[in-house]
Amino acid sequence: MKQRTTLKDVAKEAGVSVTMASRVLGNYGYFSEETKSKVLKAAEKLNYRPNIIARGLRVRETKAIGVIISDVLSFFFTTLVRGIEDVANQSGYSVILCNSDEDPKKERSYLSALYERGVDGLIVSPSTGNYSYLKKLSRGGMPLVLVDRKIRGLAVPTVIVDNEAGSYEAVNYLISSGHRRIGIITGLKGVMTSEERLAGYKRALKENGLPVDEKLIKEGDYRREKAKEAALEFLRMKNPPTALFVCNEPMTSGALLALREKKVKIPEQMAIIGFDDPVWAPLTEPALSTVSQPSYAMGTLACQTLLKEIRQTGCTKISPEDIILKPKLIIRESSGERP
Amino acid sequence: MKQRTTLKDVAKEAGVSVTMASRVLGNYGYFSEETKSKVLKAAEKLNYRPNIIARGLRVRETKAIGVIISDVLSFFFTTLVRGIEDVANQSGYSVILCNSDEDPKKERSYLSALYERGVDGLIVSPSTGNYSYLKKLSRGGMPLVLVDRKIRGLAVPTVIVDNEAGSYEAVNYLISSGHRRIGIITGLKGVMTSEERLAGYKRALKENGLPVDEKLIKEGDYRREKAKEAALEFLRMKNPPTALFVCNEPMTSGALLALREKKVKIPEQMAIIGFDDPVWAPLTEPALSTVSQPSYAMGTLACQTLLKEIRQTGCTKISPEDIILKPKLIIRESSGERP
DNA sequence: TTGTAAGCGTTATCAT
DNA sequence: ATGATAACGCTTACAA
Repeated sequence: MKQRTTLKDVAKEAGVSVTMASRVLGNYGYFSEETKSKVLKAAEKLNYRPNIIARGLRVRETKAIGVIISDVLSFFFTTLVRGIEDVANQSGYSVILCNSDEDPKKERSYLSALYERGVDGLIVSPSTGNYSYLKKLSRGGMPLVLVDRKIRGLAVPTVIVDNEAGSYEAVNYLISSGHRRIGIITGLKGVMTSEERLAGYKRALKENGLPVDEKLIKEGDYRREKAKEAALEFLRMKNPPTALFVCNEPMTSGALLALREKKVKIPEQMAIIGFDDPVWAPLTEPALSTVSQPSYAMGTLACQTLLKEIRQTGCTKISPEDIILKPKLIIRESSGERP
Repeated sequence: MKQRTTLKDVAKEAGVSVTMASRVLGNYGYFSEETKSKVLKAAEKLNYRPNIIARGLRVRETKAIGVIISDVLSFFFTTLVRGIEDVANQSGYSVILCNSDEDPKKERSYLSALYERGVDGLIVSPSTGNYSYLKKLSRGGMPLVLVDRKIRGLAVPTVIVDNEAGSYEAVNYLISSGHRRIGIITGLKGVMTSEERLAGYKRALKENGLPVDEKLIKEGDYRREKAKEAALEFLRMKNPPTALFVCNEPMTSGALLALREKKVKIPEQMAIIGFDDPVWAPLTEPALSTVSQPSYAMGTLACQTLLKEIRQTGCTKISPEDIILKPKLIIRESSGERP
């Protein structure tokens, strides 16, 4: 790349020292009106743009934050990322985005890369497996905010949703609509949200005096394919469930695909509620009932929290509190009518 | 943030000079086996990680690329971005993502920010209005690849799809199914893809001897809301079209929402084909026919091309060729059956 | 008010 | 094979 204009060039053009040029452009310290105008004119003329990398080296900040999520392709994370970026960019921070695909190795390598890049902070939706490295980073002073998923024993601000409650509400709705055999396709094993959503399912059953039938619990991995398989398996059962609760959006699309393939009538033969409320939920036939997470708000909150953390580094930290948002059950048509 | 371990620390620990430590860790130049093992041991012990910002200052590269698109929230760009990131990260580059929202001011400010950040290259899906600045950047030596949208007079590699052909094929299909009045909701005015998709629509009409009726052309802005309005307007016409061609995914969801609200039977009362093939296309009722763009491949290609450009900087450049991919018409149910 | 010089963490040059 | 030393572009004591 062609030689950029540097402060030195500006200083020379203006006939002042590099220091003075820096002062004027950075607008700090003392300088005369005359110097100011000379420097500004020179900067303008040479089309000077500061090199924030060089500045960063000096002041030890990069004005960049790293974001690690499992996959931008899923609606929840896309929206979350958009929220993060909007806040970050408004405050002059750039966002470096990484997809871990739930792979701890990939996640680990991104964490290292972001650390080497000297990001000022990190927003992570942790997969399973790098807890100790995350702890090390955090203790080492790296501002860190977790989002969507909490890590026990890691005292950093965490923005989550009350998964258990969301799940409970959905399943409870199905039960109150008369369903007695409700299947669930769970998320990736070992991930907090999966466990919580499953827990809400179980609690709803129990509180309504229904048995927890292990055959009605199929393990998914938060991806579409496996969920489609799981749905097909449900359909092959001699005594299939009459309703399905699916724990995230990609899996819900998989389940819907399976039902459609098998020409299962929704909600008559199979009612369904999915976690996450993508734009397309009102467009399926029948329109999909969902548990909606405030994903954009989660992004903005996470980023605001991170920026606070970054400003606070060095200060004595108050022990961080989790920010827990409420998901919302949105009843459309796929869940069937209440009798 | 706590003091990071630097090369100096490693050198001291190993009892060698900083230079030697750098040589071993960077694996260049000469060093003895003994030095090597001492340095490696020290680095390991102190948990040394290079500071790529500092390195970047010295070698004038940041191993980061900037990506500016209009909005990650739309399926096409989400997938494109995923393609870019996969390639970039495999090659050790980080991706800085920015959403311009089709706003030239925002785009401009991101371009500046990325330049100041010293990114090694840029992948841009340009909105309208910063052509001259982009040209300046490119002429100034910034490796640049355009994606999805071409800029006339800017000779940089561009990865696009044959929009005109995709559009032509879709509209032609509708005509051959017996439709004579076909409405179109176009994209944002001034954007290349909008014009090309409209051109394909017009050509299909003309080649089939049908008139181009301006009342059947409604201007959208690539967003959902305005497209929904446009669809409603179509429905209010005394002589509404019998088929609709909608020029991107968010707008298609808007149109579908409108049709559903008004309980319009698809495809009987209104056939519809949308540009872009999101995951949810097979899930609507009836399943949505679409023009599918290879968005992931566009992302990987764009990034591969950019990396090539980056490696070539300085060399005499061969004049770049556009990479033009073919969109694919996917017929499902919403387009109606051929008679 | 202004300028000199040191330093941020690397790598490249040049002696040794 | 090794190590001073300078340089990358910027900020910031400190001195003038």
